[in-house]
Amino acid sequence: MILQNVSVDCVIFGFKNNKINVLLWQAEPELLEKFLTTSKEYEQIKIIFEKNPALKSDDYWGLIGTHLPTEEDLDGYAKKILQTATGLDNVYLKQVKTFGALQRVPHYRVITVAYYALINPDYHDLKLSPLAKSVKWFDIDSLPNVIFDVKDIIGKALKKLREEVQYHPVGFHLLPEKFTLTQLQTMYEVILDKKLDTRNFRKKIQNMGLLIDTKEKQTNVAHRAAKLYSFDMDIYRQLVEEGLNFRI
Amino acid sequence: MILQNVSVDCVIFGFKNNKINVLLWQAEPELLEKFLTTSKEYEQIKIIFEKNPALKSDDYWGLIGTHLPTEEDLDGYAKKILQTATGLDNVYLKQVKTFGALQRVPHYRVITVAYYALINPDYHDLKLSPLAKSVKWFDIDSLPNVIFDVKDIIGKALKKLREEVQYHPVGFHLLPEKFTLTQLQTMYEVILDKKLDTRNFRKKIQNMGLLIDTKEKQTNVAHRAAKLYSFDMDIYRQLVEEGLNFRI
DNA sequence: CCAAAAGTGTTAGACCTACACCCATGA
DNA sequence: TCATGGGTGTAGGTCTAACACTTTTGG
Repeated sequence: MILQNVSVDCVIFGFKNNKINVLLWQAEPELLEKFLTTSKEYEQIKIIFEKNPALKSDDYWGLIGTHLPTEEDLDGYAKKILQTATGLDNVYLKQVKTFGALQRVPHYRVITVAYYALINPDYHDLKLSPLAKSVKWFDIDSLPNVIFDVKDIIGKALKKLREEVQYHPVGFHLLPEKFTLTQLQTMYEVILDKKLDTRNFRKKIQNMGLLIDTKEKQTNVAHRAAKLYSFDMDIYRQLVEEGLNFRI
Repeated sequence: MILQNVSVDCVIFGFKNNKINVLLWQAEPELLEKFLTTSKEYEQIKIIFEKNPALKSDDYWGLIGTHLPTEEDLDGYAKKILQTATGLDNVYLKQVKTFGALQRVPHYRVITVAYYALINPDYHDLKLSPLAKSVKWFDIDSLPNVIFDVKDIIGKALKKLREEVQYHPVGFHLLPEKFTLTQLQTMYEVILDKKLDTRNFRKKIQNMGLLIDTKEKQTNVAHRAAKLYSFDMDIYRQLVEEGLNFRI
């Protein structure tokens, strides 16, 4: 059984080509149709799909999420959605807020609890949901057409990420296990949408004691090879515990 | 019509006797009973009240809130709840998060969208809901027994307030229109739960340009009368706009 | 004149910002 | 040897933290 009026959506952020990306999907109309007509609990919800042609169109994309099952814990279910889409456990996942404006989904009343997740897109293959035609990363600055208030939800999630990143060393989740300081800096620049001073950035980040020098270097780069760092999970957890601040 | 599985609860904070207080209520069992049995849409929800005797007991208190009507906007409805309880419009109101653990309300599945509000308790009389036996302020450090996961909700709201207060000049909402710097400082000390240095506090707060000297003073105090200040709404709004930081 | 809270400045250290050049690598 | 990005230190200004005494008022 599902809660007819509650859905859970995940804004999945990844860092690709030095841009923040979001994972969006499109349904396969026939499969969706079939699913909706054969599933009793989606009977009433069918109207959303009938009345909103964008949902079946190639031009519109949506967030990954579904209605909340009665027997699922809210946070736990967000995790499951993520697991299903990315194959990943142990992802950084945070509730953004709940969207409950009256006409946010035309012709049907749903409130949507939005979460955001941070993952490193290089690490895992995307899994197509059985109902999906495609799943795709989009640069946050050139989003496609999106259904409903998805743009608003992504915007709020991004805002939350920007706040969060200033006080928690959250950004690490977006990078590969071993990364260069330049990558780290670029990530912060992209998230915060401002240039940072390289020398000051390095001083600050290194003073946190969060970085482990892996003693490795980049290879096959046409310039001086950068050192690779990983980050110290224990100190990370300790810092999170203490509710540090981390203004860059 | 109401959404059977969605409720909206307000954690209403006030500042009384140099303590943070929360507004809680108790239902009048007979009236509640009658309401539930005569109201069709609460038919299914009755089970919550039947299976949870604490709801009818004198010893247990709850947050102010109800199920979300189908035709009500989420944020708007939180405002209405507040209006009904306190008679106040234009209250500082912020969504905290949505609680959706499985057994948070025994024998029924509800997710609760929690808001917190800041008001100055001296300014308005509490209005009893028609179903209420009593409504009362409780010092946050000596809460009574509360139903369900209300303690958790209050805790999370308080945490959010503590975060919020460090980056937005939010605390003003808790004070009377004209206040002394000592009152302001005490408020911050209580919210942040730590002592602040008076001289440093005054320097900092006065440098923000947010305070208006009303040229008035306390009267009838057995010590040097303190200046009364009010705060400059225009600058306040401007600062909020700019997303300032306000670490005390 | 006493009790009680209001009000006020300075200094040392920490932190932040701005800024420019040499280094290592592969092509 | 060139192009590309990696890597480094210092000085000036701002912000923060610590700290103690005098003033005003009513009783």
